[in-house]
Amino acid sequence: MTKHELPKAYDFKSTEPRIYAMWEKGGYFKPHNDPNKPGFDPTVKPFVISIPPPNVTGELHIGHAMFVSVEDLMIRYHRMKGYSALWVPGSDHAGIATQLMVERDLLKTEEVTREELGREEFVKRTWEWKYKYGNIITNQIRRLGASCDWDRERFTLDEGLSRAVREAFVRLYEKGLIYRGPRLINWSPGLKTAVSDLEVEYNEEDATLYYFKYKLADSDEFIPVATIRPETILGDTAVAVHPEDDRFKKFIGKNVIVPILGREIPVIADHYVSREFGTGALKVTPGHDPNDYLIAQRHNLPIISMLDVEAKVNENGGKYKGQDRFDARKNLWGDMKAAGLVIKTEPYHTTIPRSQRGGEIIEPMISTQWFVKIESLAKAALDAVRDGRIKIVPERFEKVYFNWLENIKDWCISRQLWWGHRIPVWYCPNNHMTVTREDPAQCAACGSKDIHQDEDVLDTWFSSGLWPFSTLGWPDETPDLKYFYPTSYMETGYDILFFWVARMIMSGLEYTGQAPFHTVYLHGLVRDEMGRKMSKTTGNVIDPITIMDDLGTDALRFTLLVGSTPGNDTNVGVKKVEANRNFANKIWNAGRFVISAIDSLHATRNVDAGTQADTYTGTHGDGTRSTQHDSSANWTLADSWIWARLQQLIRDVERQFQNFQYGQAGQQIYDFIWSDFADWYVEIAKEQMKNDATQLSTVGTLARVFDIAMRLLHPFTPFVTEEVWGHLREAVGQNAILSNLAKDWPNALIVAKWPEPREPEGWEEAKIADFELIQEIVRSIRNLRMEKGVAPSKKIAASFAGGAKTELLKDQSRVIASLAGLDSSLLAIHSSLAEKPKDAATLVVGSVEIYLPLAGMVNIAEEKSRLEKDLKEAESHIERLEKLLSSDFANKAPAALVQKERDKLAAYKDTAEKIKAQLK
RNA sequence: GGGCGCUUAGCUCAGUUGGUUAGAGCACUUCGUUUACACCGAAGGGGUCGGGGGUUCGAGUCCCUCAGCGCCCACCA
Repeated sequence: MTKHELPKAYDFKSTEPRIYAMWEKGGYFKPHNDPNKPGFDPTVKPFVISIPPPNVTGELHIGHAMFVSVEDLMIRYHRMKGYSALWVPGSDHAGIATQLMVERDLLKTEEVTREELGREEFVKRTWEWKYKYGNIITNQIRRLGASCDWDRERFTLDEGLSRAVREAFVRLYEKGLIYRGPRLINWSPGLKTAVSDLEVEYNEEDATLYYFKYKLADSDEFIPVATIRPETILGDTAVAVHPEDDRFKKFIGKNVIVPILGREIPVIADHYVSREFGTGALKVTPGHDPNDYLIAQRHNLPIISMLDVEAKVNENGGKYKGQDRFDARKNLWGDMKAAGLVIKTEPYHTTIPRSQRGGEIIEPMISTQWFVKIESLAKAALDAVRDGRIKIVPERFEKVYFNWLENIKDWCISRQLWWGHRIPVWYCPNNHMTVTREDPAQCAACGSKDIHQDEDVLDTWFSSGLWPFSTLGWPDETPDLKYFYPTSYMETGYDILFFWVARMIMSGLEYTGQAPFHTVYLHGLVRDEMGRKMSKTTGNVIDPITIMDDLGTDALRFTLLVGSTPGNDTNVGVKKVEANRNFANKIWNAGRFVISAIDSLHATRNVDAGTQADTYTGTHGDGTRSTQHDSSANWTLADSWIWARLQQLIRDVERQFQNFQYGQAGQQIYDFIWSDFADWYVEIAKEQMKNDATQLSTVGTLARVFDIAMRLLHPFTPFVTEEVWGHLREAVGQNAILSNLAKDWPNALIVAKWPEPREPEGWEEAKIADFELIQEIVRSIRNLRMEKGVAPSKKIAASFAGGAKTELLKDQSRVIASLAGLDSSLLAIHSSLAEKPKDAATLVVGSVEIYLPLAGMVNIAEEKSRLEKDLKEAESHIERLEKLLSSDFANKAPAALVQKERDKLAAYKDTAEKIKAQLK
């Protein structure tokens, strides 16, 4: 028989890669019920999560660690529960981000621009980049313990997914839900592409408000106008005033002269203009302002674009042509000043639109782009959440979701980029458009062979919107799609609720007729320990890789999972992770103790064979009990208590999981393992194991409770639990007496059965209450010893006396005695009833009196004042409870609750009486 | 301008249908190196749950209101 020698400290560094390789090699990440394999059972329930695909060129940050932790927990839990669990991994081509990265790299290493390289070559280089670096992020996700089915890994630009994108586009086009045309869109001059409304961020910034004169064409009068962007004067096509504004009424219908350019434009009346705001008159630049664009449509004004794709002034800007927008602003203003058209400038605080990507100021521009008519899609997506087909956790985000979809505008899906899904539209010289699923050889309308494809690519989110079903084979009716779709949970950060989640819902409903998932779980953002957003410039980034190197993956995962609440941001500091590294070590050592207990059991029994039952049949492998607690005469109070607590824990954890309260669940498991199991049960077990009568049941209980605790904890901290459980399994399996216990245990914890909650058995509550009394007694004895400064090594006898509860102590005297022997803060305790010894300190806990002969240390006066203090406390409780029980509480509160308070009152009264007797 | 969140121990945070004397980690004080663990154990100190009002037998929890902080959405030059 091999003894199990395990190192004192948990070595996560060597364990984690080994365990992950074992899982992957063992095929545990694959759904156990696979529709592509023989023996498939369609009645087995699947549980499916599509990973939020990280950017293929990205590197792991704490946000990834967060979603991987949560999703892996969800997957592992359902896998253990018997679902055919599938977590589909993959990555996103991330159009703009990737293109920028490759562009920057090319410029640095080869000093060549993307334009110089040409489209075809650039795309080729980007693919090379993808092959070279694309697995960095997925390997980092592996390090987090992600139990994804890597054989099903997908990439948004894969052939299959590209086909899905194409199918989706063509379908929408055929339904008339996609159109192309010139519209005012958000233009990013640096990236030289259109971006969607969502990709524009509005920041409060300091700016300047420029006041100037719009001179009348036929008089010397002028209309004062203010603007933040004077250069847009070059594109003005009207000046608008409020129709009832007495100051400007007289000018309506007349013309004013555009400064410097000298064009004449009309003065129009529109209710949009606010009389109170600014000068009360508004310059109208329909080509570069969304409001002005609407005004222009109402008044049939011409629309002038005065900027090119790089936001330089174009030919419509007269002498300013070729100047950058900000240079033009300065120069034009200077010229206007010289011409006496300037009134004043003043500092102004306003919202400036900036590109989410590049950070530069977005310019509204007229441009021909592709759009999705969103109204019908949005309506369907709204309904799916309204009628409960999709539930959002936490619920408050449903309101946010509704609000966004109710006010949504058509989605600009074309981007002037090279890296992405090219728009599947071909043009011929006759201006026909051919939109087909397969690349056409000729124009569908006129047959012209002289066709060329649209230069633009699709918004990245167009393809990621298809992710839940495109990754399963859509548009083909694959076995995967049939079985695994719709998926189960969509877990992601609330920051991409609109970008991604809403679009997946719209797409899923539109293309598959089904909601792509039934639950949306949103986690919060991870911030630093001071609640600040992590950013490279602030230097407060917590790198998950470093954390995993230093403290282990389990510690990181547990930190992210516990102490955070759905939808709320969470602050993470290294201190917290350290605490959880300690927890991993605690688990390891508790496991070591259990294993050594098992090994020692074997050794002892061999010597003493025959005097005891030599097999242990206390339980089934999944933690269900085959024998009644009470029939096992050898069970001590502590055994019963820890078992009852465990059952309680299983019930609580199950409830928390159903309510998505993962943090709470984790916290409770932590408390159980550390406080109940390690601090109390293990310490008691040490003593119980010395006794032949209790050794077997104690070791059995240690093994069973620890086994189940590891199962509960596994979704949180998969590595350490897998590792230590593996050792446990081996130890139990090799043990002649206990091996029966592990006969149903699988080869790895990852696929072990989840402990199912059972209805509380009648005895549980009472045993817990009894043990809590013992704990209280022990604590007060320890407390007294501390107070008296009794050396921890000094053993003292104790006697107990008291009322009905004393029976408990009599029965469980061995528990007390056991504590006495080994606990440094406790002492030898004789549990026999006794008269109060001379020169003893007295404690009253509940109805129990405890005498501690502390010869020489007991000071009568001190003793008296301590007892008086205790009495005072008891009396204050009595007063409070009597008041409570004489109030309406007694009539209106639930009977059980009232009874509980009555019991408490009785106990305090008893305590008070006992103390009074002592004081006499 | 709308909407949402947060405000609980020195710090970072839990606290799910309202129900004991409000919890954890870290930090702090005292004691301890007992053969699972010093990445440890024991005993402590520390909170009028942001302010005010209300509903209720009972409020950290529900309602109203005020204040501070943060976030999201929104076309006021």
